[in-house]
Amino acid sequence: MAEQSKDRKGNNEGEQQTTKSRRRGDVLENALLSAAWEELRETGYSRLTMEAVASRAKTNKNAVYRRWPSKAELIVAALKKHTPTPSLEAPDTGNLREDVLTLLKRIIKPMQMIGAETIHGLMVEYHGDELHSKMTLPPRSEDILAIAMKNILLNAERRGEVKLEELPDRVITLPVDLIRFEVLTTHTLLTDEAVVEIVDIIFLPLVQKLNKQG
Amino acid sequence: MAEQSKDRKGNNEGEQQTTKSRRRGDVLENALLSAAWEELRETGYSRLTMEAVASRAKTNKNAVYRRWPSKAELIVAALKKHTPTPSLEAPDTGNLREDVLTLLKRIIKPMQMIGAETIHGLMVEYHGDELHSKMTLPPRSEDILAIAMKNILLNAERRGEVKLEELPDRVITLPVDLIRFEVLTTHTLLTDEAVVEIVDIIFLPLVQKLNKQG
DNA sequence: TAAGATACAGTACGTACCGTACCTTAATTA
DNA sequence: TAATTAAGGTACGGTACGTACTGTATCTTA
Repeated sequence: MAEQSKDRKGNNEGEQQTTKSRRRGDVLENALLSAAWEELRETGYSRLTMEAVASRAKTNKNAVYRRWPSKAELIVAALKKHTPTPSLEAPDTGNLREDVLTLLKRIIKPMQMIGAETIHGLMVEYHGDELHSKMTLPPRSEDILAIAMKNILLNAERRGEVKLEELPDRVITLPVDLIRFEVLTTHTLLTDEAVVEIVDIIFLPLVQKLNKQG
Repeated sequence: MAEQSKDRKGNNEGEQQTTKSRRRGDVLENALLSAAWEELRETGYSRLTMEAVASRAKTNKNAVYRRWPSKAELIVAALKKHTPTPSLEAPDTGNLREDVLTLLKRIIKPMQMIGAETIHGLMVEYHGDELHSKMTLPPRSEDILAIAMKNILLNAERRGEVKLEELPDRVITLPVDLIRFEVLTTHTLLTDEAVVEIVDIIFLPLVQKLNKQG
């Protein structure tokens, strides 16, 4: 984002803006992203307007369009800045169940913060664009969450808990896919209990079954 | 939809409209729904406008707004009219695998016809409204596809293929949920092979496993 | 069959938001 | 200090929304 901010003093230290001076560069950019984030939380994606974001940031649309060409890209930038990026390192607690639960619980938080409406809205706006592939899931083999799951399973295999070659990609991504589905289609919050259910009554039994029969 | 058409001659017989007379009631309504359907296919949900629908139906927005208060409700009505409603009767081929495959293949077609962009668009527009629950999935126990799956499994239980009480709702809806997820997140078409995969490497192994351990 | 009600066709309007263009001026850089 | 950059401010043309108001074809009913 913000290709313009290449060579600029990152003067972010002036938190309290007493002088009525003109904000520039990163300061203004952060103000815009914060405004976008707040607008998103208060009015939701579909009702959020570029004008409202600009005016909340006490500037005008130019400052927004100079940086992001569309609402979708603005919001993606705001999400990157204002939602935690969970670590996708394999937890390695020495136990497959715990490892998977740990990963899933980690990734739930940012998903909840973003929310279904925003995800749906982004999917719609990207449709038809060349940007479409940025929102649509990549092939399972390239999906970063699939890779994280695979790393966990590699550790489990090292411990003799699973035989990885018996597990099709579809099974490996199953817990993650179910959580994504749940976030997209349920209006109630995704609880830790639901995550435990997915692992205990679907993923682990399936992994055990495939290990035996393989 | 169309609360106004309570007591009216359903004069749908005049297919070929030679007289330049004024269309009314169901004739006009069908013309509007067809126009909406065609616009949807040609321009997609997000770019479809009420004005374009009206003008394609050779009338004006009033005729549209008189019947459907929003684009979302218009489109839902158009989908009801122009996509097949698959039978949700349990197939009962005498074999669990075939029954499930038959059901899933049946429900795929209308999902494909509707398409991900429209579903996402509808989800966005319904958000915040009281209509939200119409688009969001109901609790598993009330989901019509879950009930269809349950009927299939009841037949299988009668044949001794499964023990239904061992199967949590989450498992029963699993194939259907995965298909819904696939339609929502994949841009490529959902193939019959993917359906077979879901059944053969996820659902059936899981059902077998839960039967044994239960 | 005439009177009355209905709802379609046509038009126009105010509003909202889009994305862009232009100008002035503050801040940064050379 | 001069030149350059990017901010703030404003205004514009364009699209689509949703509503209101006209006149009239059609249906209903008495």
